[in-house]
Amino acid sequence: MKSFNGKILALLLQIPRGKVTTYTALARAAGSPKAYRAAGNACNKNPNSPQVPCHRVVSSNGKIGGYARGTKRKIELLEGEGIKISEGKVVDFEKRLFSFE
DNA sequence: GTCGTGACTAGCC
DNA sequence: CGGCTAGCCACGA
Repeated sequence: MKSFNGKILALLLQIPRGKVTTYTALARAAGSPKAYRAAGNACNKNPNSPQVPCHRVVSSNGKIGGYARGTKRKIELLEGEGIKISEGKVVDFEKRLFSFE
């Protein structure tokens, strides 16, 4: 019995390295396309610990958005996976965007 | 059962 | 282009 929160975390695990997703996509994959806010909550609370790549989640416009441990930290992690960040936004966001199908 | 909160988004000025 | 408001959802107390 996975809560909405649990689904979000599971979806994050599906994201391959070097790719990113949006809160809207997560919410949609979780079953509630309008729950983008709740999706952010799931990561923010992040009951799973750093085992979940919550840093691979960005805003719908490709912006980094935020990060519980600091947006700066999030950028560093993304760059470590090969994703470039410019002015707090993902470079080639559309190309890096991952689909859950 | 009700209220408050949040890593959001879209629209309007 | 920048800032503000309103609407939406799920979870915790």
